Amino acid sequence: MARMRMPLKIVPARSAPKTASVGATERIVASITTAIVERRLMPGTKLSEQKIADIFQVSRTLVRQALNQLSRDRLVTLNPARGASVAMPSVDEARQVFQVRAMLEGAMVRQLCALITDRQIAELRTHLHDEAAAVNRTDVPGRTRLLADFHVVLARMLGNEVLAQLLSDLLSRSSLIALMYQSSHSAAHSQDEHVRIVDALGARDASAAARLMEHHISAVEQNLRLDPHTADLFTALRPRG
Amino acid sequence: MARMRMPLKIVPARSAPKTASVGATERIVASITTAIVERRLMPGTKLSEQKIADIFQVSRTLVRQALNQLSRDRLVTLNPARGASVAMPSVDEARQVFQVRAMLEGAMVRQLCALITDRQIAELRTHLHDEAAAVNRTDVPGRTRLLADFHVVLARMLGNEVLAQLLSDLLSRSSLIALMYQSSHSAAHSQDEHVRIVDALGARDASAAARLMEHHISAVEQNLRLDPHTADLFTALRPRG
DNA sequence: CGTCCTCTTATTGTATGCAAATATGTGTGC
DNA sequence: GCACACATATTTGCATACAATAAGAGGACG
Repeated sequence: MARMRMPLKIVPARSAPKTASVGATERIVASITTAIVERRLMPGTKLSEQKIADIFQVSRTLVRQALNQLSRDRLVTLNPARGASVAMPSVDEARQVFQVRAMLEGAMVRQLCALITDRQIAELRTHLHDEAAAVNRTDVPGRTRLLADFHVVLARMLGNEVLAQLLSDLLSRSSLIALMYQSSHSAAHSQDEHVRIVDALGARDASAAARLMEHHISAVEQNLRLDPHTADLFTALRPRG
Repeated sequence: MARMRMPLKIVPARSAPKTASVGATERIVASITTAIVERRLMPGTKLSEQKIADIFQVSRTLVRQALNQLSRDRLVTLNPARGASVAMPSVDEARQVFQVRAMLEGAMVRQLCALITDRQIAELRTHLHDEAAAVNRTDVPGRTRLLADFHVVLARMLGNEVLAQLLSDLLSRSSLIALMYQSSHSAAHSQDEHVRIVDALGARDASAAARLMEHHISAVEQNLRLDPHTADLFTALRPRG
């Protein structure tokens, strides 16, 4: 069957041939995650176990494992006996995610000011350069990834893997939220705010850095269409099929 | 070694007979989690799939799902092809967990000061009362749970489920860490610090509350035996079942 | 006597099969 | 023409069976 049913735009990941050996499940998780973050899978899309299994040429067992992991990341929701689908974060959840991010990342940059080295500042500026390049050439997947990575890079510079991991999860959720509630916050604007944050870090101005970071996250949140009206509209139009 | 083979002290959870229907996997996760938090499972203990499956009278499939979830909570580590065992958080990981908690919870109480109601303060005092009771009657599992719940209750009062969930995970890890690095921080001392935090919240003194909370978490961390010496000693003595 | 190799055994990783629940399609009655 | 009920088909939930990998025991050789 030619599958006229929307072919589930999940590409089996950059198949480094060795990737399969280290972890077949992880490959599936990574593929679906990037598919969601890169907006190839819309919220609410049904994720049939068998179809995914066919795509990756594995059994449903591994797909189930992957979907379970993804559900713990809140990127997919598991309806008992009714299957998995790409998560549709509620307005409340969206606000909460951004609130947590503001708390975490505000404190993070505050601490970072005391510890960051000139070398690390230089690395950040390189990252900013890459961001700007991606924004200018309107490379949507690339700029999305880089803009998110910025926050994780900061966490890594604190030498805190736990924080980095946590933030990474929150950023994936943020991507899904931004996709769901059509952010009007331009990538260029975000990138500019990143520059200012790095400037404050370079000046070792802890309170300025924290203020800028909290403002940045708040700005992204404010530019979401979190009005009940739009949210219901999305629900109404959600892909049935 | 007494107890050759150590019979895997996992009790199949308070078996509300209906619990099985809503989620067999969750019952296993909950049982193992509480077993770890209540110190019936020591770090490093091997968790054989088949044995657990026998205990819960289910197939290995469900046990694997449970172990996967637990590994994402960092309560168990999964060695590929070598099975699961109760996690042994490194010193670095321990420090990072407490650093993240300090960041999150400091910001949390700061925000909470602006929003908390008198009714909620009263609820907190009730909780403190329960804590004190558990401490006085040296109810170790109960006081451990209550002292941890205190932090989650604060998150819930912010109305932020995302934060509550995150903190809940971090607190489980903290329990495991405290168990691993023999905390010398007395429960009574912790309880006293909780009282002072609630006092600050009652006075709506945001900076005092934040300072006390950060100090509290830092105090718990400082009282861990995080010296490399002791850590190695633990490694040396780890149960070689 | 110690070390290395091989064979055995136990445990994990993956796939498949079967039962249960749900969604779908058809027909009948009103 | 619409709604409800029954039958069918698809999909999930769970268990079991098989394959692959690693640990351990035993023996042979140096």
